[in-house]
Amino acid sequence: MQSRPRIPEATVARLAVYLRVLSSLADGGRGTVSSGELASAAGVNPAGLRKDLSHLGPCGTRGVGYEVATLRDRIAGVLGMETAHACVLVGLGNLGSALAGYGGFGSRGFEFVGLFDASPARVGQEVGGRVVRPMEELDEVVTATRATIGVIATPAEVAQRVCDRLTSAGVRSILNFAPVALTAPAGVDVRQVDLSVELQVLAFLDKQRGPAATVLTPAGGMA
Amino acid sequence: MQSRPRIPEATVARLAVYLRVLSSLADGGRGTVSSGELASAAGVNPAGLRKDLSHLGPCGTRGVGYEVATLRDRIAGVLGMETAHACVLVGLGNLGSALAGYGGFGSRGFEFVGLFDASPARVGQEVGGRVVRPMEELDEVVTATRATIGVIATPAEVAQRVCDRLTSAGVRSILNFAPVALTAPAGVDVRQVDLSVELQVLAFLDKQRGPAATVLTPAGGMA
DNA sequence: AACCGCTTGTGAACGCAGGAACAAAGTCGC
DNA sequence: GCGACTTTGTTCCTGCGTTCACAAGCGGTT
Repeated sequence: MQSRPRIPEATVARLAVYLRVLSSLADGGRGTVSSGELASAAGVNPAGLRKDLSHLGPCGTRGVGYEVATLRDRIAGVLGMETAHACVLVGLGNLGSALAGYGGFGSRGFEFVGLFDASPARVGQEVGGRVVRPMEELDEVVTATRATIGVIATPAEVAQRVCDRLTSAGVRSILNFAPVALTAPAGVDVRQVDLSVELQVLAFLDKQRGPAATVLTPAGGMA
Repeated sequence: MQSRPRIPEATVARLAVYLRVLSSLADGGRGTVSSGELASAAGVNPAGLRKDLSHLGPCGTRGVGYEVATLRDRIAGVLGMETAHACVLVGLGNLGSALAGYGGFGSRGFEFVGLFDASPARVGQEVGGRVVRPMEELDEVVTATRATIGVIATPAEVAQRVCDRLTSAGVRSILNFAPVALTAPAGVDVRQVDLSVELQVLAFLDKQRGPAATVLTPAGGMA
């Protein structure tokens, strides 16, 4: 078996990107794609794409390419997208509200089955078609809905406490937007998304590339 | 010279995390920290932290640790945080509005000097203390403010066009939240943040770890 | 003044990801 | 039916990131 041993995490992340491109192509009525075209649309190297796809067994036809619909379904299966994933979201400030209303989740099989906030002012409000609940109901909802994914969009100060409550309620995967490193028990996966870190990396690269950024186009011959 | 040759991108990302922890420690009145404690707070390996710090020259005292304030300032200098960075944000839907109102940027030297949206309904509205402008003014604002960073929070369909406009206006670093791979001219750095990809990686890890996730709590002690 | 413990900084080995080149295989044209 | 072209799948190799382990240096103590 080639598909079970282990798929590198970097490959999994790219598979999600390929899946999006393939879905788009399938909606456009496209029948087959070559690795070159698919790689171009995904922004990766063609050889790397083929290597990624090789992790899930041969799924292309030599001399022709990949069947769009078949490959899409195959990747979807590997990523576990055939079954919907129940998620709970904690913290409905600006970012949390944006996440609750983001359409990109629902269309990919992720459904927010519970929105929670500690602030009484937010509890009861409707965000993204769902009512915000108080933190007291978190454990109950997680247990009842079998939610396996928790999203933390709270201030940094309370993120660890929220993480503890989520894990003790049975959540096994956490996506954390709060700017703190979370400690979770073994068996729980935590992924960190830090927006300001991304900006700081950009600022560093900009500083390193050219200190004379403002003088970059002295005699601009730009069209 | 040790600081100029090159600092790995992964290290830069972690430096930003260290910086946050150090700022927090400094606010708490802490004088010195050991690599072990700092690594623990940042969620990384102590040896890796020391190696990261070694890229900016010796900055600790053996037998004692690192001087919090000194190290903080040093990292801030390397990351280019002594000077404020002007950013423009395009797309003020749910996510864009959240970004505009996110306090984590301003406190780290990133200022949104322009918010832009193509929708007339959003133009003129105030988000995060700033007025949303029409796309026509993008080039003018970028030129006038010398903005070097552009943030794209638009739908995927128009992201590439927005990217083209930003780069032609002089933006050299782009943070893209739209789920598409952007093509930018050489010399322009593009960083991709894809929220649904993060969720899909979590879902995959969850599926791989334990297929019996729903049967994990056979005798549920529901509250 | 010398010793001891603690912590940094560095050197080396391991593992992994990325890229390029090559062989296998299937299809289209003749 | 046969040959050539196209494209996949694989293999090798190079480079990077990460980790472990050790030597060097500083403070506190006796």
